Amino acid sequence: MLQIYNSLSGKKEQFIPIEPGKVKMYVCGMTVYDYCHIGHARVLVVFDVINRYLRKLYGDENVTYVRNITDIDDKIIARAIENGEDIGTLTQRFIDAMHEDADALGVMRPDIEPRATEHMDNIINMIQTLIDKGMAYQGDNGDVYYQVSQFKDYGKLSKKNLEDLQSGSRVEVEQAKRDPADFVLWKMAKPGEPFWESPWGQGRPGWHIECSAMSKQCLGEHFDIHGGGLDLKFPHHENEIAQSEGCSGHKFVNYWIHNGFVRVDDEKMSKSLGNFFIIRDVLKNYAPEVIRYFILNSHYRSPLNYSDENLDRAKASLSTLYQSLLDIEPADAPLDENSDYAKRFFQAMDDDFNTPKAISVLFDMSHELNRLKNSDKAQAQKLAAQIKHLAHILGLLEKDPQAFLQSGAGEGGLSDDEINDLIAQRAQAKADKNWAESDRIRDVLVAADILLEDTPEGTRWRRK
RNA sequence: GGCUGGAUGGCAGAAUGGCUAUGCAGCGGAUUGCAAAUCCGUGGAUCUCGGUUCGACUCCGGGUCCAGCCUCCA
Repeated sequence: MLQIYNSLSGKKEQFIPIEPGKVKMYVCGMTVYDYCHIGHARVLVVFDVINRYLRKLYGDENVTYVRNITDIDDKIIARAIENGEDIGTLTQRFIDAMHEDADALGVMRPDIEPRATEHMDNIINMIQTLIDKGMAYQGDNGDVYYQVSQFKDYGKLSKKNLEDLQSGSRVEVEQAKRDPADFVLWKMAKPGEPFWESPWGQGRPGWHIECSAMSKQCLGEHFDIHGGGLDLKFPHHENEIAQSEGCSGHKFVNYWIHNGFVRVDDEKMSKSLGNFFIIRDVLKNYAPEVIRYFILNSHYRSPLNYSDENLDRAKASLSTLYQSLLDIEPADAPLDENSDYAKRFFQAMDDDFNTPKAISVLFDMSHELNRLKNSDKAQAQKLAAQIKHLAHILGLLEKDPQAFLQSGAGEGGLSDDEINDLIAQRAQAKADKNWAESDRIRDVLVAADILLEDTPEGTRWRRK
């Protein structure tokens, strides 16, 4: 039975879908004005695995995964002006880049990927409903605000109350607001800014209302899972609840899932701190699955410390798994869900997506596979197939083992041909029992981060 | 100031009221021309102080330290 830690209640709860057998999940995606960094990679990968696992449990056709794109907001406008670039061109450029990065990381595309600018009617309707219900008002400056005091449950997700918020407020209070905690639903356009027509004048939506409108449109007023990074819990998700429940008058989301931060030197990786690493830069030095392994080797709610050392370690660990799959053709067999390994794997995943524990099962399988390879080829092939099936749920071990182990040719490094050439020379030296020469060649390769393994079938190589 | 969450071996990182996590690194052995890979074996941990208990790393309370949120942020 799947248990999910629900940020709303602060405990693990049994997952029961609203509509039996069907799951609806919405995850806050990117605001597209820059390249995605490793923090974004974590959201992409974590919810990709949750999506994969839900599909495994409920069937592909019974899971609807929505991940939105925010393609209009202040930062986008600012960046477009800064670049002297048209907003549409800017956002499309970074949407394409995001897709490239996500695809590279083996992240499955969501079923629906709504964009804020394509949901303007829904956004405006929702704001109008809130005004009609007396939960929103237009300020003197023309902006429309949500009146937080009208929503009695405000703060239930982030466990904050209005008094605490006000006393700790670090923001300058906008004069037009009736209460400092009120937040903007519709913002008037300044001269030169992009705008949409609305009953309140030309303007654009606030960030929070976009997600309320898009999730309602794609999944309805009440759905199962809403996810995102921990930093969205407040105010973004809190405000979504206020808007959506204020509008519908009933519960918005049953399970809230928040993933932890990526840290650098024990500090949150973020754009404001400037300590972020762009996915595409990291991909120059590390294979995509190494990044996935690195992310999934910690529980999704724990902090994740980014460092080259940790990525190197991830690579070494993943290589060990791949190593066991070398020289073995996995049997053409489906996943045996009754095997002890599969049961342990599913048990781990059922326990709030405990991927580190699930990975440890893969290692146990890998060790048995190594033993089996020399004793029982047929059994080994069956086991290899099982490993691949389970790893697939995590999006790992999807590559050809040899290709993975030999990947990573950096600039200035030896080419595959040069390596094979040196190995041939060394084979001759070995045949001549000229150990000094064969060791010299091996040292040359090691210096270039090429590791050799002599096997009965010949010499094999991989990149460190 | 208010509110969250966390502190596990050299490092990364799970679990658990008494029983091997796992990985990387280390050590011993097998194997190898020597290595590597692999196999077999092995050392090493639960921030601190109290309490509950036959027994706590695990539950409770105090403390210390760390991170996050209260502004945009995945």
